[in-house]
Amino acid sequence: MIELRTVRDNPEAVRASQRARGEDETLVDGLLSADERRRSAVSRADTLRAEQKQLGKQVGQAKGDDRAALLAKAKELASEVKAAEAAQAEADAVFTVAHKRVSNVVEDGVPPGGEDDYVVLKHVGENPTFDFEPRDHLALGEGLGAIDMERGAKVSGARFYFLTGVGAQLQLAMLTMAVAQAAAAGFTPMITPTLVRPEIMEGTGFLGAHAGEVYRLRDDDLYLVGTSEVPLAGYHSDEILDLSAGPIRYAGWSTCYRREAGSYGKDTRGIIRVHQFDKVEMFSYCPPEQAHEEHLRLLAWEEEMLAKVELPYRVIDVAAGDLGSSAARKYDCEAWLPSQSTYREVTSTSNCTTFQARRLNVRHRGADGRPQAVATLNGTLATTRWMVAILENHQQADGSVRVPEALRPYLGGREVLTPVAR
RNA sequence: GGAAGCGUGGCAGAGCGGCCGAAUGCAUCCGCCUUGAAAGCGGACAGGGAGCAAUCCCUCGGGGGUUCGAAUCCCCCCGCUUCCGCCA
Repeated sequence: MIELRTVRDNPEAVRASQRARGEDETLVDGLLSADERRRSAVSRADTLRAEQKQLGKQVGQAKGDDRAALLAKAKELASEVKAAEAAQAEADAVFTVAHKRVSNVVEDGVPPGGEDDYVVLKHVGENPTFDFEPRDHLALGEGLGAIDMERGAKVSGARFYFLTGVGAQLQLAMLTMAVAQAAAAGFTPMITPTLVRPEIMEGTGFLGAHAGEVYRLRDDDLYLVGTSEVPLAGYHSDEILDLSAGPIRYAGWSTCYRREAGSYGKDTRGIIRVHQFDKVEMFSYCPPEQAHEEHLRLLAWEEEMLAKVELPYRVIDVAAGDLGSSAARKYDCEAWLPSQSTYREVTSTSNCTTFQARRLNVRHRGADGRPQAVATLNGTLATTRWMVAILENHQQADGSVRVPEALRPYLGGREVLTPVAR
């Protein structure tokens, strides 16, 4: 939820943000009028409740006829209070709906427009050239005995896979390296639940426009998370944090589940787009005034990981219309995929400012000592999809794959992965 | 899965229908005292909302109910503890 004060003080800025996202700017006016109605309903109910309290005390002390008279009066007042409270509850509900419909206010400088209107901030590394016909990650993975899509489909259906042998080891190595980097940078490593309660999923904003992406277990009223951002954001819900020593940072390792509804026919080959994958995610709780610089730090840590696995990539500044409702700004790193001659997202870091924290009620004490919403930020450190880029960019003519140096210690020193006879 | 008990402020813990947003202790903070500290003494000390302020309203795990009035009685849910059963 966005900060109400911003909407009251500067509705035009919120409208402009809504326009940049391509969302309905009149939602802002709806929110303002719902806010006004709610406030007047609250104050009416407050006044009546105060009267009722006074009267109640008198009833408690009175005797005999006085008491009977007061009781009659109190009964009357009680029904008025009830009515006022019902009105307040309704105004509250209307207000909350209106509040949740307004997306986060985008940061200054976010490119306007939709999915294709991103701005490329920089390119890093050289795209490899091959003096042979490069294979795609699946051909390579099958050759190495690393990926088994067929049996994935047999056991679980389309977009499921087994990582086998060196494939399983490669993923473990990569994610372990990610956790090691994060821990060295001061993150607390976390292995999180992957099933969460509705209010946590709600609070992180994943039940909005993207609700169809989320697996739900109806029998148990739980959701499967699409990222450990969800449990990590919920971790401190309803808490007041001490951020006086700087941001609180977690590196969450979890399996992630996505329904991939509406992506029929897209990326059907290999493990680029799958229903289940593993990911190490950075998550930061930070004072709002430090969120911008924290965001840049998260991006830097992502780039550090990409450098370790020696991938060529570019960084894009995602356009307003492609941000998701929680994010005020989002940077994606996209690695080069030789098989597709294009860049594909391998990391994504969002600054959610106080949007998520308001829903989840995560606060810290500000300069004045009063609790205020914190900012939350997240960013990818490594995912299963990274293996696609690693295999393809480091492939050699014989179908073997060179292991980036930084990764070797996590693979028992192996320098190259070689095809297996099948 | 069955049974019993419990959930109150940072912590411990009283309160069991009105005088309770809540005793007391510990912790914390601010003064005094002290060369400094401890001890001692005095004071402050839950969160949210409205208001310039005085002050007012809401919150005793969450939701609903009974009542003129609920931390206190009833129902549902969540969580914790213990015992029994079952099982990786």
